[in-house]
Amino acid sequence: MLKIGDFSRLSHLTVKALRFYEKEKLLIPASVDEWTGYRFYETSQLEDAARIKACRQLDLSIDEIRAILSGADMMQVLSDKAKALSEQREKTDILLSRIHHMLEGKEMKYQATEKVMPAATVFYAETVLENYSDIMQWIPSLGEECRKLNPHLRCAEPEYEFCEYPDGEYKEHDIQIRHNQAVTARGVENDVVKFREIPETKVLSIYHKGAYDSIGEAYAFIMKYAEDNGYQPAGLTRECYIDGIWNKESVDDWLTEIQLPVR
Amino acid sequence: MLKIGDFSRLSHLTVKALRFYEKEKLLIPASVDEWTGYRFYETSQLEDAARIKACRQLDLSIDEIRAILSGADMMQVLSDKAKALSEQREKTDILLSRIHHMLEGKEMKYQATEKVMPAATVFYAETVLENYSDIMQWIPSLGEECRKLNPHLRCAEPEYEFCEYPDGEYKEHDIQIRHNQAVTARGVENDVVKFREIPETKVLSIYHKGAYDSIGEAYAFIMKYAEDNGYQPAGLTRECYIDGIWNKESVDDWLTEIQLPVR
DNA sequence: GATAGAGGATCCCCTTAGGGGAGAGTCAAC
DNA sequence: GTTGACTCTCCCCTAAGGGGATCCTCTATC
Repeated sequence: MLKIGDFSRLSHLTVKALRFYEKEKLLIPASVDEWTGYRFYETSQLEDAARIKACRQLDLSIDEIRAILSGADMMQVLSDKAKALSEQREKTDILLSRIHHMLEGKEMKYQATEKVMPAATVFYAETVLENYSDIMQWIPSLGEECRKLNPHLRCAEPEYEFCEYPDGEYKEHDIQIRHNQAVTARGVENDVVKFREIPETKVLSIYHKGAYDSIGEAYAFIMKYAEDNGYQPAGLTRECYIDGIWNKESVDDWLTEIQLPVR
Repeated sequence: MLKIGDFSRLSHLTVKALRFYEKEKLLIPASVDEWTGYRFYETSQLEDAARIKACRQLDLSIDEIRAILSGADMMQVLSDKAKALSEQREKTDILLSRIHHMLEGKEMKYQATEKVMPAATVFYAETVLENYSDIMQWIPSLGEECRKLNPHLRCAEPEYEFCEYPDGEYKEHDIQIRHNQAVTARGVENDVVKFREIPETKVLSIYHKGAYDSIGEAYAFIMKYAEDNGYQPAGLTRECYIDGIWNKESVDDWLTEIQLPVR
């Protein structure tokens, strides 16, 4: 009959752990003094202690160990655990690749995040603009057009409004542009404003601060980031204008989100 | 000015997380209504939110993110994180290798654990025995011999007593055996009983239950286990007799610990 | 027999990054 | 005025024990 301290030294488990295992009904002392509450263990319990310790060293949880001791299929538990560990290893590898990407990139100007944009119904319009600065005249006109056609149509909450550049190539002039805005339902179309559904989309997102003329850096960054981290581009990049000339005096305060759909 | 729910939808952070980040002083709302307690955010804070979210997706802790936002060297933080992740990956790999070893081994009869035995002073004696069953006559005689030489010498607490087989090969007869027992100090020697110091030793430990004639399986297991998991044997295997003929009637209750020193 | 020190007991708080829910107050629309 | 959607604060929960406070028990020594 060993007191808890002796059993602790022999089993190489801390006293705290032994008391915890009793509470969890993993390893019950052979006897407990009714008056003093002292726990007493038998040497034969060292075997159980070793089994528990071995399981903990395999990083099995208390619940898993309890299941095993209750006769669950150890092989099953272990192969489940192996699967979980493999998944964890993959995640760690992905994180490492991202961090190394950032460490090599040197510039922390942009930070990519992954998010999922919900499916939506949008009204959209396309045109070809002489140059970028015409965008902010064009977009408000679309809203009016749409409201004229569909007076009762509402924008979706939260607002989601973005531009795409179907050209695929960068141009300084004659820019083909498509503007999209999420709404609550389809409505009447005409030859300017049409409707379509966009599906739920996983995107890489970065925020670009400042004037639009340096937005190319942001594109460069996000494309390289995607490539380095094993993302497959899956659609046209979306630009969301958050702060701009309409609400910020200083060009340095303009804020644009760039979303790259990925798989 | 966005209410917390709107900001949550735009930033893709939960309301709970936003409140938590305020408590942690990571992301303070641009203003808080003095009377209602409502938090109000500005669109420009989406950028901060995205930065925080990006950091969390790199699995950086709140403390690390706060350090970065306070101007700490992001590169340093990231390379520390990369180091930690690499270490974690190694640990995961080790666990996976152990689990696969167990899954392939099929038999769960033995469970290896790693532990560290403290340094100790031992008295020891060697002899050659006709066969294994003579051990239990021989060992008690050593204790008497030692007490005769050193009446005041005490055994170390916890008791640590083990046998080694310096032969290195398995024999059925003419077994060379060395018995060691940890004591509190050196004492007088004679030609039977001598003293020496043993250093702190990392060992792999398994428990063998039952008669000694099947102990070979335990040895086989522990050696294969060590080999499969990249341990280097670093000394003679130690046998600790925990339960045996002296206190257990049934041979099935005998319990022996086998310790393999490893690097 | 008294006492000191070691070791045992229980109980409470702490760790991460928020999640879940209760109860109460606020805001906008109908 | 009411209803329903939001929002607030406050409390408890996670896994596996660690750290510490306070009180009790055992053993050795004087």
